[in-house]
Amino acid sequence: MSGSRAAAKARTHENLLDAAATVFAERGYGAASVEEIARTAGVSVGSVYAHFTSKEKLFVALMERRSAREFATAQAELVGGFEAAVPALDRQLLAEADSAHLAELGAEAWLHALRSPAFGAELAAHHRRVHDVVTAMVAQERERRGTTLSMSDSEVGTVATALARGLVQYRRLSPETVPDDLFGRTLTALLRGLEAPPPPPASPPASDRAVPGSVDA
Amino acid sequence: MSGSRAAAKARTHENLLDAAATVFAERGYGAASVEEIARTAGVSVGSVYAHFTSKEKLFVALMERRSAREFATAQAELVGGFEAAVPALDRQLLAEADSAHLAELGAEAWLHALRSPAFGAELAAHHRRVHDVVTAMVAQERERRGTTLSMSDSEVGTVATALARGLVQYRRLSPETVPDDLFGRTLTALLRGLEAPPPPPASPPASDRAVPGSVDA
DNA sequence: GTCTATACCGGGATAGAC
DNA sequence: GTCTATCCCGGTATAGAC
Repeated sequence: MSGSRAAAKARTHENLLDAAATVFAERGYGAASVEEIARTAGVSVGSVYAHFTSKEKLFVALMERRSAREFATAQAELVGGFEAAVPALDRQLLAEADSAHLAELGAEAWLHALRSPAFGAELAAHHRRVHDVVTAMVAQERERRGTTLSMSDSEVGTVATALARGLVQYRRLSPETVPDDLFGRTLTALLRGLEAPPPPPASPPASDRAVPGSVDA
Repeated sequence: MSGSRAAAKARTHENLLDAAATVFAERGYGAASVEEIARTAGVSVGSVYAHFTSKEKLFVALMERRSAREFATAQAELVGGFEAAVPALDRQLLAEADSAHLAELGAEAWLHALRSPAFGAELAAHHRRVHDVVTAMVAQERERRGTTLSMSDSEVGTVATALARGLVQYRRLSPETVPDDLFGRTLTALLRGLEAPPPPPASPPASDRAVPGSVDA
């Protein structure tokens, strides 16, 4: 029946994306070959081009699937509020850093975004969506505590996502330098430091810049 | 005279590394061609192979020069202590994020390190050297303040370097999301949050938390 | 939609003259 | 050490049968 044919097609489609994830991650975009992707997926080169018009389109399709999954994960983890989310965030960071391919694909995506303006806009939009979710969690936690932070919610969101990215990369290269719970401990300490009222300018014109209740973004 | 010949050779050598930086950054390691590197440097392909035995060796040589410069910069900026270093760190982060090629080369280096164990060991060693300098600065600042931190100096160093890396990448893709002084403000707040003594489990003397959940470190 | 076969091109690396 | 010319392989993409 046509249903099984459609299912077979969809299966090949997913297999190709899985194979592309493996090969792009292991070889890098430029050095990855369509032939190896086809072989990994168990199909021929011709089949790849029946599903994707070019190597670049295949890469972009893979990245879109990856972004969708990443966003879904982020949303699912942050609904419970900050304190509940901290262990989940630590686990998520470990999963990405210790995965065989996730961190590499992230770097490949970033590099490709810098080289292809169209894809760059897509990746920036994805970052913004994730960032908005993180920012909302920060705002929620700030309101729950009933305090003000010397940094906007949006800025805290940027710092948190950037830190996660950096820690993943360091841990991937030198796992022993990034303890399992370093991310969560840092976020906790950072919130405490932002929450504490700035030290009163004792004698000199200190470089304190804390503005309680600063703007959002 | 032989001196001028040696100087010419050295000039070509440096030109090749500069050209390699440009082309590897713009195309990526896999897609970069030795022919384009030669053309950018104003020499022939044959000359490239007279200086470097392979494309990969050329890449590694470029990365070694880059590591050496990065380490020298890090050392120079951190000798003055934390407070003096904060603006310099912000400037350095902006320079890397807004440079045409530095951030890309960093990502290419990281990816190559994951794919080549020998180079991976080299890059990890470089990270460790930079990390040691940062950690020393953290220790110095901690001692200057005469306080204790709820995180080891080394961990703070890891967090600081990872955060810098992440912020560079976010700013390169979406400059408006990373203010010029975000890195320095975050470091300052983080130290403040780490410095604050963890709330005693029994009854906090001066701390007023209207919410049952306590912050763990 | 999947296969085999192939057109077509570009890149890494080398040879040998100067 | 630098050049030109070339070898040779492997890659993207397509054609056409089933």
